Amino acid sequence: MILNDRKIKILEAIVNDYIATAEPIGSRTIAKKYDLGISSATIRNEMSDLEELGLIVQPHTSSGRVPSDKGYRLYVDRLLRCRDLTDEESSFFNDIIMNNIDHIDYLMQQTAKALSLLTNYTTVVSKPKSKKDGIKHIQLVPLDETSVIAVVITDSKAIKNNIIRTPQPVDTAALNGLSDIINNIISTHSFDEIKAFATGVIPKDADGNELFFKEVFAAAVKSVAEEDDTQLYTSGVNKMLDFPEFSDVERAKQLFRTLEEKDMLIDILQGDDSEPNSVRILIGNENNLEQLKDCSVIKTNYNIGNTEGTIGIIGPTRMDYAQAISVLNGIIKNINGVIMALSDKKT
Amino acid sequence: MILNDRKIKILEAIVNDYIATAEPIGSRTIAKKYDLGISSATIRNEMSDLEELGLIVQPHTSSGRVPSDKGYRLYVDRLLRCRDLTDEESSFFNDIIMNNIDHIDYLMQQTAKALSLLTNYTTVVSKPKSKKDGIKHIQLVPLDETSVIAVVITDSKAIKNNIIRTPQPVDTAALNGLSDIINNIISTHSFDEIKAFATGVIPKDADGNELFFKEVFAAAVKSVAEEDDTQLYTSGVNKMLDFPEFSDVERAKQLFRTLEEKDMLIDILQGDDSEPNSVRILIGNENNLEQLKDCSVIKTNYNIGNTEGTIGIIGPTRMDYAQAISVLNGIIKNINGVIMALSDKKT
DNA sequence: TGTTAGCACTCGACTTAGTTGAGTGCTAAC
DNA sequence: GTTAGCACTCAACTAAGTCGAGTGCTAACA
Repeated sequence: MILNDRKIKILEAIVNDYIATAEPIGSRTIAKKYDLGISSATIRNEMSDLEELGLIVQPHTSSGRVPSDKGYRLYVDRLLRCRDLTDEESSFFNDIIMNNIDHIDYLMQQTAKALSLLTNYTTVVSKPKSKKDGIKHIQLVPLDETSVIAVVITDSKAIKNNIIRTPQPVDTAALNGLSDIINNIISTHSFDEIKAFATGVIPKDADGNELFFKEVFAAAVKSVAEEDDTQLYTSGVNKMLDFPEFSDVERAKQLFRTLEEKDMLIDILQGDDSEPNSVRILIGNENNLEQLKDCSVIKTNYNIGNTEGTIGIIGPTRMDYAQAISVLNGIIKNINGVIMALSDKKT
Repeated sequence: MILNDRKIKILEAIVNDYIATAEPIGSRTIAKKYDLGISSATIRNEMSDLEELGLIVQPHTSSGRVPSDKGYRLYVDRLLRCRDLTDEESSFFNDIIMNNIDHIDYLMQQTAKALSLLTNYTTVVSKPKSKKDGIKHIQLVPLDETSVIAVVITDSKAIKNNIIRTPQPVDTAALNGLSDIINNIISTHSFDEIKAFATGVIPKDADGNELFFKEVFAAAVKSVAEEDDTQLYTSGVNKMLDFPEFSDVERAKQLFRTLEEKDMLIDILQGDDSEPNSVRILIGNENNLEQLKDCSVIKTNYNIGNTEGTIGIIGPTRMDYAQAISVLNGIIKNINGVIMALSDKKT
């Protein structure tokens, strides 16, 4: 059976209408609403063909048609018309970017939040597992009489603060000296050796310095380990309740539980890295997760400054793909644009 | 009308049963389930009195009775039997405390999470507005060729990292020198003066140092401002979906929207600070928030190390007060106990 | 051969009336 | 003061009936 132009027009009508109304679409609705110049009976015949092709389904006999995953896929691949960001959207994001340009992690969280506000879908940001991180630099900073802060900078340029109790008060100058010694040790020893310093039993000398060093190294090792764990932030999860497909509390509960399972979401976001910097779309069952079979995921990688990761939009399969993709594409371009401009200015 | 012992026993039965089942309780149920030695007809008479006293209500004629806010209040004030934490609960929390003792903010978030897991209610932690914070210390730490980190410690001992771009690479020794100069300026100038440095137009000198300082001060001022904003974390919001009172999606949506309004929650948590370190309970309308009239809040202040704030449990008015209060009380004692033990060891 | 009007049929959604049962309040007797 | 008994109430459920949006099929038409 040939998928002629008319069939595609009808499919498009069905998808558009269903995205807008969440109600199955009947032949008469299409005949009236879209001026295709054919009667409802003809549309009926065409719809029957579209169903045979697996592009639409009937929830039950004598109901209208609803797009199938395959139908959405065709729609997304061939019919989607993306738009550019509006000026308001652009400046909305630019403000966020400019205000957070030096806090990349926070910037991504804010971006996710804004993306959720603009699209009315749930968003997720993940930072990938950086398999082999190490300690780059440690700086001790005085906090109060009984504690100092060990600022640990990892090779991946993550910054972690660790509060460490000291046996006796230490002044800034002394801390700077200690920092130098520690950094010297770091640059001349492997990460595994430092790990051993941190966990091994080191006899502490008269004024307790060894023990103190040990705690610093332990904090540093812990910071690296923390950084190695992928982190995931979600935003706008509650938006899901606005969709009639989740007006049943049981379904909503199940969805929320799934969205809490960070490992699963990370798998979905980070799997399938075929084309690094393009927007990828998983429709319904394509994400291979039973619990999210009624959801679609639109995702893209970002790579900004020291941080890389994935940002994704999650909505019902009946989501406004054009809108979501446009906004996601737009903001990634915006962010990159601002970053480029800044680094141009600098050189 | 006298609230005799028998009436109170019946009220207690109603509250306990309603907490367990969420179904209105009839006189016959009480007669059968609780061995009060009186018939259902007598219980009916007593219930009629309890209703007149405003302690219980009938959702509709010919249905069983349900406790009113006033009924819960009496139950909480006079009938509640709290328990100590079980060994598992204690060690569960102790692990969390020991692992996060040096990250107080994170400790509170983790505690809230654990509290939510153990009680099956939503929890909230807030850090109060510290009206007058200032800059205590700034340390510059090298990050990479184009940026340094300004670690800002506020008077309230919050630690903030700010990435600052530098015109040219600066090494650690130079940064230590700069840090000293900056800290010298901080200790000899008021916060308002520093604010002026940060925002005012300072002509930058030949090698650009002034501008660089300006950015450091700006970051410091921003850090203080951030710290001044109360922060609020919620945990286990989804647990609310488990209660039949929110099985209607509209209600759930409204509740979730309210729980997103951080300002409102902060008001509820931080208002009414009559008795600083005790557990306080707001039942139903007592929280003065229409949207939370079917919810109760159990809250207490914490004051640990450098951080103080409020931690609260939110559930339906029909919540297991004994359980929630016991756990909340228990963990606050636990935390304080560990902190005490640690500071004892130190001195 | 493709298109269309017409018609019988399907089936979820809604309405209505009837039934059930848990619960009440009242009364009269113990 | 307590209780058995009884009439009454009302939400929740069930079954039957109606409605309407939608289909598939057929026969006629261009």
